[in-house]
Amino acid sequence: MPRKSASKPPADPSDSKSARTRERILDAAAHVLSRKGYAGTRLSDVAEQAEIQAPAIYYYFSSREVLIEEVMWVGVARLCEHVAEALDALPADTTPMDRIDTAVEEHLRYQLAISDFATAAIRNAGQVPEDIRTRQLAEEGKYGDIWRALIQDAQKAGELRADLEPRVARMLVLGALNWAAEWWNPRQGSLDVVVRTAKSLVRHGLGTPAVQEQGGTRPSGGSRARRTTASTGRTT
Amino acid sequence: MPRKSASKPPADPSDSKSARTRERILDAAAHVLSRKGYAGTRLSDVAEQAEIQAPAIYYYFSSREVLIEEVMWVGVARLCEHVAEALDALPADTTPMDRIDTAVEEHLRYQLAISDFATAAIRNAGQVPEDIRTRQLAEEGKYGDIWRALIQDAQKAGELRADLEPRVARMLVLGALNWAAEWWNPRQGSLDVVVRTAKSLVRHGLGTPAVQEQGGTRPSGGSRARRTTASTGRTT
DNA sequence: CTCCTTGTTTAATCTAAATTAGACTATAAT
DNA sequence: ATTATAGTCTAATTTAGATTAAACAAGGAG
Repeated sequence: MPRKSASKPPADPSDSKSARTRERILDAAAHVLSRKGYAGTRLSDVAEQAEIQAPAIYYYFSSREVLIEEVMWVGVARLCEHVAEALDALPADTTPMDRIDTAVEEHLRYQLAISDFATAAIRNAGQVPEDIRTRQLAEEGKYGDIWRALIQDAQKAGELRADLEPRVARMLVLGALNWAAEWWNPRQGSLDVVVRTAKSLVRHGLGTPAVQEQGGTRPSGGSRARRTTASTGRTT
Repeated sequence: MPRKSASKPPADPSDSKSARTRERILDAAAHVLSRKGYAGTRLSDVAEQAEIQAPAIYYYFSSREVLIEEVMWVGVARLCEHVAEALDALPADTTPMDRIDTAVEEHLRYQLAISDFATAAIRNAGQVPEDIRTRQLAEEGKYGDIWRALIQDAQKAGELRADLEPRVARMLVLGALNWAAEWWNPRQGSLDVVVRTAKSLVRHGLGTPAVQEQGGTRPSGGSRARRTTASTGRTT
């Protein structure tokens, strides 16, 4: 493994040829994993995609499993981070339902257009062996917390229809988004249409009729908004 | 392989020891495949579940792939059949949105509580190798047609919100349902709650506000209902 | 110029499964 | 009884990949 290199060339933090090759392998693995699935991901494919020979992977990762696990971890972590940042960037008085809108949009865009890592993590969550899965659950839990809070805030604000079981509603919505990776293909329909339809579906699916006026990307300010930075309590 | 057996014991259609063993293997394969995924499905596991030795499988199926493909095919075909029958059983004047409600309920119940085959087919649709996948698409297309028709009928009846792209809305709804297999566990929440929440989410997510009154399982008769046995035209 | 370290390669191993061979058992028709 | 056939088993055989071994290139340090 790349040592602390007490006396070598770049000797710097994150760049260096070494770091870049490692990234290349990780990217390649995400690419392959997101398409071929856990089972179908051969190290030789990853190597080809990364333009190296398969054994070189072992210079950076101790095993196939470790490599795949890192890809999956990165996938959820980044998605989580991406959505969290988008939510933080919203004005403080944004309505809970508008916040959900934003989460829907960012989740879809990040997963479908930006990151193979997110797709890899999502599509293989259920295919991976026990041990990896267990550790994944922790990270996925963090992402789930974001959504739990979103839903709970909507509920507190009276924007969530009463006949919905919050936990189930949350999982169904996430399912609709996650499954998009299974069918969406850039060549047969624009991402914008997917995002627009998903936002509408979710807003009307979750919200009380009163909350269903809304316009463009910028949420309509004012009204009976609520803040809530991140309610931690489990909703169910 | 089991011949036409021109002179053997039961000599009957579908029963016979042979037929039953074959079923047992198929069931076992569905069981394993629905849990472990395409990659994780070892013939030795299937054999164990079916209480035979692995090589015996080859007496009935020419290869692992053929076995798995049959499981997947049966999965979609039966789900399709199940939902179609439920829809056919509805009174002729059932509202399009009520028909969708029924489809949501039957899809979920069949997938989650009744058939490992359906779960196997759905969860592995994207993991399976190219050739199997291609053939699967045909069968999945038939199921998609049912939903295409459901949505289209709702649209014609003016029950579908206008800002939804029908094809995308359909896939998002199916995604929400399909993904349920990834998270639902009988021990942590009743299926009834899942069904109820899903129906509400879908009805309000897809429907115009006017269509959103509705009661129990028996659809409310009358109103501006429409029939439509099965509009074949592609919606998009 | 020679040596050491970091990356990387090619040429083995090793192993888990799938698949095949060939033997074995039960049953029923002759 | 004898034998043919369906159905199943145990003992190989094969193969695709993961993993390891060992050699090799580049570049700075002495």
